[in-house]
Amino acid sequence: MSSQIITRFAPSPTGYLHIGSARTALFNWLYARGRGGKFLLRIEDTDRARSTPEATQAIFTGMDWLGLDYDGEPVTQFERAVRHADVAHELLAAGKAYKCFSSQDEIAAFRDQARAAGRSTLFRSPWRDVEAANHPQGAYVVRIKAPQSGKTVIADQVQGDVTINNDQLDDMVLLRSDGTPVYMLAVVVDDHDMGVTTVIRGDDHLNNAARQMTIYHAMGWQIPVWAHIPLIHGSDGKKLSKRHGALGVDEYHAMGYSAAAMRNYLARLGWAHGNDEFFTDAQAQEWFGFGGIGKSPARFDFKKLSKLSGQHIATTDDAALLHELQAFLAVTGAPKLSDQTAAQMLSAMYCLKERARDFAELIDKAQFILAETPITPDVKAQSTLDNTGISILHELTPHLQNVTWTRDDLERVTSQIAETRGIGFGKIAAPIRAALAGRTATPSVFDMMLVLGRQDTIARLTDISAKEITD
RNA sequence: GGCCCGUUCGUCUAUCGGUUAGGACGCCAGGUUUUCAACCUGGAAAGACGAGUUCGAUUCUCGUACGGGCUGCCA
Repeated sequence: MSSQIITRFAPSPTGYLHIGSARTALFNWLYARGRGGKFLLRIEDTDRARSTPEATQAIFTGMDWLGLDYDGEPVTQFERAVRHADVAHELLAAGKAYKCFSSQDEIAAFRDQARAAGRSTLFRSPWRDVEAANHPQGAYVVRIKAPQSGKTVIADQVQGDVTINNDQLDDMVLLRSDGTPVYMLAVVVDDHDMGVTTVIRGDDHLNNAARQMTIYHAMGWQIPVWAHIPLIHGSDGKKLSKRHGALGVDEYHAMGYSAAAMRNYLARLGWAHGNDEFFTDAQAQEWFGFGGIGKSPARFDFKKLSKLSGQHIATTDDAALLHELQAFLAVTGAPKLSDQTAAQMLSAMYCLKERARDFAELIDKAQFILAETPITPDVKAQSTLDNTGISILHELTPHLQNVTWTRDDLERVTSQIAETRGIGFGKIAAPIRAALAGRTATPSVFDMMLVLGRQDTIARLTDISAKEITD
């Protein structure tokens, strides 16, 4: 028997990978990876009506983007339905579960009455202790016999010991009247069969844990370590929904955030390690533990995500950034970079990455590489190309023919013009910027010159100054 | 309705009975500057409320308020 930690992420395919689910996945991943354990993936698709191959694919795609790698092949819960049903039948045979012939209509009517009268809506099946000889023909569900007195204590790693009076527990359904297993049974069986030692999941399952314990006890299985983490809320403190912005992780990818930053931000949302804010995966894995998990729901803050994204982009190596940039372009449907453009992007990355918070911004700052020539200045850039601006370009161009193409020499040549004219360097840079990029917000003019090279730089300057003359 | 959980600056959080209640994002002011960004310095900004325990409560207990969850033949 090994003491290896085994965690799992068990999303249901609902169309996209929810950002809150992604954080749950991250926590499980961090916990397992930081302890040399295994991290498994299980698709909870027992609800056939809501499960589609596309939705399942969206989970894989999201996990892949976030870099949350899992061990082995993903388990599909639906494929294990026979095993789940076997367990239910085993409990039935052992007298720990029973056939309930109450119809859904009967139960619904009971609940309506109970609610109206202000009583508990907990349904007590009249069939719990009826002998088989007295069973009618017809459809039935299989219900577990839950304890009706005493207390159940959930030893939760985040919430502490949570005590539930057993009179709150219902005899939950294990098998539907068509014989298919329900989720509550499937999770328990799968977690047990997969050897899951530690379950980190949303605290919407906290109450369910008490009910699931009934199954564990009935089967004589060991209960996993549970950690129920608070949900993520929208900026108004309400449950995160569409009106708060993006729900699916694919949307965050399309917005251009760095995947490393997503991991960093999501980890920090509801978990803390002292005052550490910016950290690597290795650090997160080393530091992550139950002690640092908060008990209250956290609100999603795009501003902070942005900041972290910028920091991660600035500290990621250039080649990796080019890769991530190309993946970003692919999800947004933008055309692929040509080999030449990609090479220029790579050579410019050192200056692009320290001024971009996300890949959309990075592309924007790289406009001088991507724009078609001849450059067409926008309105603001055009305003720097007055007579003075044009004359600066005229004066500079010949110098660029002979100067060695290094930053020092380019700076020297350009500064000389500023000096002789007795104006600030900014006045010189503005028209150059306009000519090279056609806009006013760009990397340093010297960075652009170095990336573009002598030929292209001079061509752009002459394009502009020539055009102005003919106007 | 019943049961369960939560509540520190606007936001994410540190604190594990004794602190001028710390950090980060954002915001404001200043600096640097070649535009944008980045960066540097400074500033405003918090213990939901009410009791109790204690020499001493943000921290422990109870109540109230507010928020969230569960209460399905959904997951």
